[in-house]
Amino acid sequence: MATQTSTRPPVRRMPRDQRVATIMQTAREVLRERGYEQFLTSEVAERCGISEGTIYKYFASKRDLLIRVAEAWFDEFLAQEPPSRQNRPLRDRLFHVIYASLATIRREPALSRFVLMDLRADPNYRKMRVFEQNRQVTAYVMDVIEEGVRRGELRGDFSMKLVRDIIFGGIEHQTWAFLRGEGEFSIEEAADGLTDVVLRGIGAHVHQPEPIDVTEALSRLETVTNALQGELTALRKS
Amino acid sequence: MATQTSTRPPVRRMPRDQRVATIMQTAREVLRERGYEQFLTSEVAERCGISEGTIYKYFASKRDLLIRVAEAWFDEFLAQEPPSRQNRPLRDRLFHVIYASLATIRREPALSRFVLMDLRADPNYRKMRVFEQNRQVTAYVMDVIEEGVRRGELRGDFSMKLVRDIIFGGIEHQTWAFLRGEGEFSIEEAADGLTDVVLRGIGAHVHQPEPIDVTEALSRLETVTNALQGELTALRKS
Amino acid sequence: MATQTSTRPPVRRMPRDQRVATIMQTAREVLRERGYEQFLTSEVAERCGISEGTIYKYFASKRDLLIRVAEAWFDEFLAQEPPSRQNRPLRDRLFHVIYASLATIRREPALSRFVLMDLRADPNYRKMRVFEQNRQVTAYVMDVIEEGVRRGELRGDFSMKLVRDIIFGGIEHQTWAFLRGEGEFSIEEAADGLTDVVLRGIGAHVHQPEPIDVTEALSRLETVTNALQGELTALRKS
Amino acid sequence: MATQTSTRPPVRRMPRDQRVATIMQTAREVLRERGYEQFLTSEVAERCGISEGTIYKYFASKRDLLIRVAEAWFDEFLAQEPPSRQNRPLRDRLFHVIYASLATIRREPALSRFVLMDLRADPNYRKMRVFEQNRQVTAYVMDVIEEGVRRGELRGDFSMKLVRDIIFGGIEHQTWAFLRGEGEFSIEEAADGLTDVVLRGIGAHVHQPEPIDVTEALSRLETVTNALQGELTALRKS
DNA sequence: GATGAATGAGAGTTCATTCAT
DNA sequence: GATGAATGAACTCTCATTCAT
Repeated sequence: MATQTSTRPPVRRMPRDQRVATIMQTAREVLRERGYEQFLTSEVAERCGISEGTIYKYFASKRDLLIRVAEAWFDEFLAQEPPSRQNRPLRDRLFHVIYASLATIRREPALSRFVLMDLRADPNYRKMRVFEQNRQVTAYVMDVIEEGVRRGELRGDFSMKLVRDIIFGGIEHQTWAFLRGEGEFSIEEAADGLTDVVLRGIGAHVHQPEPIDVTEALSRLETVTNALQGELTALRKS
Repeated sequence: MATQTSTRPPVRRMPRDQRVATIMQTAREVLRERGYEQFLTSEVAERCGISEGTIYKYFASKRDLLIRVAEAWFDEFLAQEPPSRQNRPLRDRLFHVIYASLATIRREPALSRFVLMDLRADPNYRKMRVFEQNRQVTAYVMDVIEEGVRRGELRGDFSMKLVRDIIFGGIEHQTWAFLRGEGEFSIEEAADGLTDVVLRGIGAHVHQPEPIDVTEALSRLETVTNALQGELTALRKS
Repeated sequence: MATQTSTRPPVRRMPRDQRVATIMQTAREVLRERGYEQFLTSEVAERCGISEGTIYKYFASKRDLLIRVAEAWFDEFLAQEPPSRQNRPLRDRLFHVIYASLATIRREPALSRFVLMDLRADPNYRKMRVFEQNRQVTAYVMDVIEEGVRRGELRGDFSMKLVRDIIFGGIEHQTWAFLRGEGEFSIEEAADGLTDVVLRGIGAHVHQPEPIDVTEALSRLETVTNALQGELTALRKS
Repeated sequence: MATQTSTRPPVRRMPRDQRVATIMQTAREVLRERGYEQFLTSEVAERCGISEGTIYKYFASKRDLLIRVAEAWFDEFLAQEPPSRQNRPLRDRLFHVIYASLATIRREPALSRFVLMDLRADPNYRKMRVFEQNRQVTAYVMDVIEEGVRRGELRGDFSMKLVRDIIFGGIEHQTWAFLRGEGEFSIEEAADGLTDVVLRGIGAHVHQPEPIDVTEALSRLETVTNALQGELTALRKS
């Protein structure tokens, strides 16, 4: 039972930092393979070739370990050079975050799910570092969009939250669909499509005199035209 | 008149269907209140006033019970009269599904999460009835959009899956943000915004002659029709 | 390992009350033999021939089980006919409680210690049934003493708490000394001695004209007598 | 002047005796604050700024450490000058031990409990130094009492052990009641009361002609002496 | 002399599930 | 049809103690 991954009995006595790193690395693998609910500290220990007690020397609890893993993951994400600084066109900048997010979530779906579904629901979420880290990602997207609005390239009449939800909801949904094996999936294409739809969706010049008026006007026109037609028919018959 | 033999709790001996219905109804409540991970079969039994063993008379396992609950929930959703059949305008039809989905997910977040996150990941997902049911919802959206494409109202150069993911991803993300207490949330407004962004995002002729022209054209038409009406009135009077 | 006490695989499927009784009985034995800190639920289960899970069906926790055991023990104690009602002489009544307490504590030292040292320190102690039960024992002693005071047989100028502490402190200390194997120990003699010392210690008629007066009187007498003696001597010499 | 090589925590390399003293001192504090069952060697190490391993360099086990702490505590107690040597009256001497014991137990309840409840139950207790130390305390009390008996001030028909148990049982019970927050507590008053009850309880001549007789006798004597004095005065005057 | 990484045995507890009645 | 007593495997977490460095 328990098919060992390469990392077997990796010597004994490891300096603290290295041990911590090993455990976190292994925990990430286990999480990736098993998912949150099947994540066992015992499996992490076994794969590391250490006792469970050792894990608890460095991490206060299973959840704490997972949170630390999540933070490290976010750190990696944030460490990626914000590709297109300032001057790059709006689309490039948006595309980049979406692309990076898609790639990250797809690479660590269990971790994503843990952060997105479990951690976020935690009453202390807002006090966690992941909260702050997540904000940074969101903030970047918001910044890009707000700048677009300021420049007149984007419409400002949509709730930022709505836009954020569409972007990240779309990202997550797409990743999960893929993970369930629903067809192939090119991160590039997906990011491209999502960027396009969103940008077009909140693109400028769509501000027209209220769409509602159109509908009402159409209804009225329809009524009027029908009436006219009826009358004309009647007239003709007479 | 004495039908109770003293120390008898609620009821006993219920016809199979009724018993099944009671259990499912209760399971849904428990799921709603506790969430998936805190869902206990013992609590369902207790609230039903039956023993845990009885549940296993009717359901093979806890998961089976929950799947049946999910199916029933989907049935309810699908039973809602597809509000605006055929002739209704594209936007109305899309708005309606989005609105209904948002409302449904928000009403049963734990159930949604169970279906969306747990069930979908099940290797047998594609053989389940929920899979088929989910397809129906998706299919409706697809239909609406494809018709839009056929009519030239929508662009056909986007992956249907992308669109679906944006729509449902947006719906889910928005609901969960709300459930975490991130600000108020009007289903109507959310559905409105989401519909707008999506429709605009995949709408045809968006860069084109400017929608404003439509309004102008309408204005002109209105003017003309009004003029016609005036003439007719004059004609009749004469 | 684990030398089985007679009570081995005592059939399966026992009515609830009987099972609860069996567990409590066994828990008491284990507590008696091992003491509180070595008390293992696993040992209780093993001796009962059941699984540990079964214990947790009936008791919320190890501590809960032990509290219930303590309550039952107190119940037994309180069920003992309050030996000498009303009319019996003061000494008989006091002797009886002391004797019964000594016998009870000696029979279940671990249980006593659990109640006396662990439970009493519990922040919720005052809300527990054992608190109330303990009060009944103490109250009986207090009653006896207060009646003695009313009848003028006992002095009322001692704190009730002091008296209670002497009585129960003496009882406990004596039992524990015995349990450590410090010499033989006759409950009867011990109760007798304790009763005597206490009764004498707070016995009446010590109120006399104030001991100080005696001293003063003595001083005066001494002075006077010395004077007299001197005078008499002088008289004789003359 | 720079004696610290930068990143160096507290101190290092302490002479053996000093290190041992530091550890014991700290252990005592931890025991006082946490109680026996919550006493952690790790906390001692942490507070000392040393590693857990170091503790085991000097002490064979946690229990050994605690025993040494208890011994030191007893040494302190015994070092207190037996206040009232020889000639002091019986009551003073008894009062003094009771007072000192009450004060000591109250100051270190966890330590007391450890000695009184855990150590005393140890099969090796009689071979420990604490046993001998405890005997010294007890012996002092015994001495005082035996001298009282010799002098005829106390009755000799009570078991010394009984007396000892009443005294120390009363002391402990009183302290613990206080520690549980059962009302205020003046060591002085408590010691006073306890001394009184005990002394009276085992005081000599208690069965005798009733103390009242003394008073009466005194009164009579006084009357007689006064009469004599009156006569003498009359005689002298004549 | 001191460290601190590592242990390991096992504690209490949980809960979906079974099955004799 | 219903019960409910019983399970048992598995979980997370604890901490005194050891020993290579």
